[in-house]
Amino acid sequence: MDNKMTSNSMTVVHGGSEMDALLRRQQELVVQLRAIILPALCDADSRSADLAVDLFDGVIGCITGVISKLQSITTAGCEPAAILGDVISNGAGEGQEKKPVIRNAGQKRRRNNEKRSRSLVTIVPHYDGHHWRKYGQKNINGRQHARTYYRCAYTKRNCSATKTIQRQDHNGSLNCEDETAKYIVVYYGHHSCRADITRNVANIDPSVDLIQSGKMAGAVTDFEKFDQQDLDVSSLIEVFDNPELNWDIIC
DNA sequence: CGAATTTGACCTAG
DNA sequence: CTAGGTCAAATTCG
Repeated sequence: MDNKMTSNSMTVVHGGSEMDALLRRQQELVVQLRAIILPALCDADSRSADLAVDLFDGVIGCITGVISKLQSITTAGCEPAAILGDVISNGAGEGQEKKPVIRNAGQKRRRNNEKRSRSLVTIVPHYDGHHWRKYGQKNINGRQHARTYYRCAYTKRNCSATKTIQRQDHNGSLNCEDETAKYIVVYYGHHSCRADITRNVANIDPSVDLIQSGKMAGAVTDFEKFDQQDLDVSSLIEVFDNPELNWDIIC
């Protein structure tokens, strides 16, 4: 009886981690597909670009949700989910049933996790269809790389979306990390600016609004300085086509 | 010269 | 008290 239970949970765990790997691969591919498509769309039709951002966000959100569910299943069975803990999560996931946070409006405070929308791992952390402005950088305990804090550049439009980018630590002493560096991007809040952008985009230089120039990459700090040329499709395809390059599972 | 980034100080949750 | 998130003055960039 116990054996049956054990083998069942093992099946769940193993299947779960495989599925998780596939889902994350899928998520990463979608992210990168977005990075390819959005710049092109911005040139051609910014309304479509805006819609595409929505759609991509939706797809990524769905994948994240599934990963999260999967994670909770595997957590029940074994530990591996803990490995994912700080990598992939969403607002409902992560088992963060902490006490409700009492807040004083308008004051600086630690971010409320309930605001977290989703996180993902990508090698193109800046190309997500939004214009971000860096507002801080912090060395995080036990991390090899500083975490950088961005908020939507359209704060004047009451957009409160923020994100953090943390370059993933490199365990061990492998080199060649620069080309395959991954970043953990965590998004908080929602873009309330998008409607405005859509409405006004015809009057605004698209290079200001969406991905378009190196500037869109916004605050590029210790990350590679992405230029438009750097995001050239062929090089991204190279990345896709190289199975050994970067698609190893985080855990 | 205006916009964006850097960076140290400040604030708060735990 | 510590760690993480934000502010804001100073600096850099286009």
